[in-house]
Amino acid sequence: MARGSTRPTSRDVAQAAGVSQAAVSLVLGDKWRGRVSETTAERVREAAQELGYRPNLAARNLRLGRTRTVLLVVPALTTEFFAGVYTGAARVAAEHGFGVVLYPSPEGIGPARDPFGSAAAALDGVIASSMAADALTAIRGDQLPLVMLDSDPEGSLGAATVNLDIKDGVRQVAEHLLSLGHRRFLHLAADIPSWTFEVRGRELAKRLSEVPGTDLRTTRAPISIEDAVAAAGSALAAPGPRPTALVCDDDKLAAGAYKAARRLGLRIPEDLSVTGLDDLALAQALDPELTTVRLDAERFGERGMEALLAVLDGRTPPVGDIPVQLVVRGSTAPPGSP
Amino acid sequence: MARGSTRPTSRDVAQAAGVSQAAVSLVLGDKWRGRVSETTAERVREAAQELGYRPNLAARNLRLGRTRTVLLVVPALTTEFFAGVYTGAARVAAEHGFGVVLYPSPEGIGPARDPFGSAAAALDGVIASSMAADALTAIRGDQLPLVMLDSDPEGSLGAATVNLDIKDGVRQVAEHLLSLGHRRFLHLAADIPSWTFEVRGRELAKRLSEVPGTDLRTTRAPISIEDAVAAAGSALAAPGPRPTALVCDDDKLAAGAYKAARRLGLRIPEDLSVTGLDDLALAQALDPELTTVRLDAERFGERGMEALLAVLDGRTPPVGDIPVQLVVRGSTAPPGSP
DNA sequence: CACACTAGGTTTTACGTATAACGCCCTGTG
DNA sequence: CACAGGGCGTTATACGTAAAACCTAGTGTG
Repeated sequence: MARGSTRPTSRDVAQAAGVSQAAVSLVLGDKWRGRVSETTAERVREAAQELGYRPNLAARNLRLGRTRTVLLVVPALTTEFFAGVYTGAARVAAEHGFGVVLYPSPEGIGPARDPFGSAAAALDGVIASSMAADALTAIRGDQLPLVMLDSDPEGSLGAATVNLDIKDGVRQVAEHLLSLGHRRFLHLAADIPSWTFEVRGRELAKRLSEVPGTDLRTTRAPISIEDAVAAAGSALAAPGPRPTALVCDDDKLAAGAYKAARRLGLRIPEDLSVTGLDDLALAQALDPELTTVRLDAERFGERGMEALLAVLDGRTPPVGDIPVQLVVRGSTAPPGSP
Repeated sequence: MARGSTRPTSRDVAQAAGVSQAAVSLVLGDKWRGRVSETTAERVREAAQELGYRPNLAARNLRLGRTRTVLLVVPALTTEFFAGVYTGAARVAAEHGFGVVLYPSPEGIGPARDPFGSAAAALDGVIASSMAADALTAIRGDQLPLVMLDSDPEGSLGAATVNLDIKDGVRQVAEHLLSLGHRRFLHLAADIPSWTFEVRGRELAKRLSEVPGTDLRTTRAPISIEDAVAAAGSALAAPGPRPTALVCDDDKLAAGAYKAARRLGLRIPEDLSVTGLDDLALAQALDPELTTVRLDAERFGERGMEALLAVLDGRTPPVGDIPVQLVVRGSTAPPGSP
């Protein structure tokens, strides 16, 4: 809102072009064929250009009863992963004339602010990561069309879900390590109450339980490098035979594990194989480079947006998980290498 | 928009409570003291609760002519740095009843979409990083109140600016390395046309030019680990005496430099001291841990929002750069250590 | 007792847009 | 020539809210 001079409205444009406000709306809304002559339309467009006219979105949204804006609720902004999700979602949205607004579930921003309070934008729908736990209750309150990312397909109360094939990723990791000969595993689990992490633990345990002679221990840490160092450090220093393979729920945890291993004088991969999950840029910055599971974040975001558009249209959202792929790098080797 | 049954309006609440719509607006807007009796007010609140009433934001925004929403334009989402900026800005905003919407300057999202197109939220103001170059032209177009982050105070056309004291950070780095005895420097510069990076190069060159016998070379790379590996690799392998200190514009570039150094068989810090700038989590994940300059991203965001609120109020924004601090870790040592 | 004043509301209006409903003139046709 | 119909617009209305202007009964005051 510029001080003093208020922004031009469609009425101002109409006056400048010598037509009615309705004509302006028709021309600028591209609905004028057969209703307004080409010359008049051109005059309107020129006047709009001249005045620097921008439609008032609040008025348009009120009139149309929809905003063509959706909210993407993410657990935090610190990961490339959700940056990718946003990028994919925004691309698909743009193709359909929609915009995407980000809502990072606040860690310390305020007292459990809800995304739909007076301050947030008016919305047509929501895409939410199941990790953004604190925002979820607020979301349930409004009955906006909702798509959940990485959420339990069973327990999501009818909301459409879009998932990465995390189970398959974990299976690929397990298969890789088993085939290298590992039998003693440590699982460095993310200490976040979210389906996508619970699945990792369950699936790993399930697969390993099928192989006789395997041992699996678990330790938990919040997803931060520091916490991971502490958790991995004490778990690796625990009495009993040391694990030869460390499966981390996430690349950041793996980075912490590297540090913990260094402090204990353990070499990677000779003394300890480590795997991650995400394939962040970080994975290739580590030494040795991290064997991890690549998640196609952009595809994930695209599918989420496609699902939401389907819901908004009253169509059935597409089904099927998004494939993931193991990327083998230098952090894994047979146990007891030289 | 729930299918079938439309959302309750203030009129529905009024009817349920047996009062007029105006009374509902007064009560829920907290402007009823001396206008509505306590008992009636309570009845209204109950009815609103009962019906699950949520004010229509589009209508409110239209009526009030403002949205209490500001846009934060960031260059990308992949860094913790801007996550911190957002967090700080959102906290201050929330204290004043404002919301913050993120606009990541699109890399591949669409054909130069502008943040103010039909799809974006209606806005009261904008905070923009000078790094988000592609979005800046669009921003100039609208005459929304604007605060620039990390931008040239001279050339910003009267828009308020809020800056980190990057110059001082670079000086601290230079002082640290000089006092360790380094004289041959390589500057790994971010290949981004932004004031905040230009300043780094200028200030480093300026300080070193004051010390006789110093040598400074520069190589450029986009801020990605891979590009940094290539740039640092070829610069370090160039003929002539090898630099003993590598000053990186950014922690990510430093991570790439680590990799390049490893490939060349250079030890850090014995053969090469490396510094970064940002103090990302990455800095402590590297081995050895990275000497870098800590930027207080949250404080930066807070100050940006405070400045914008001042502008919106017609007040003068606060001045003064935000201090930064060198954090010395294991990646720097005197040249030619054992 | 005339009058102002207050408490406790209600009626009305405006915000800027999109669009349904309504002209009006001109031309072609039976 | 009456009249249908297309071309080119205009007028009127509604979206949901906030708040200004208005109303009415009761109370205190001179």
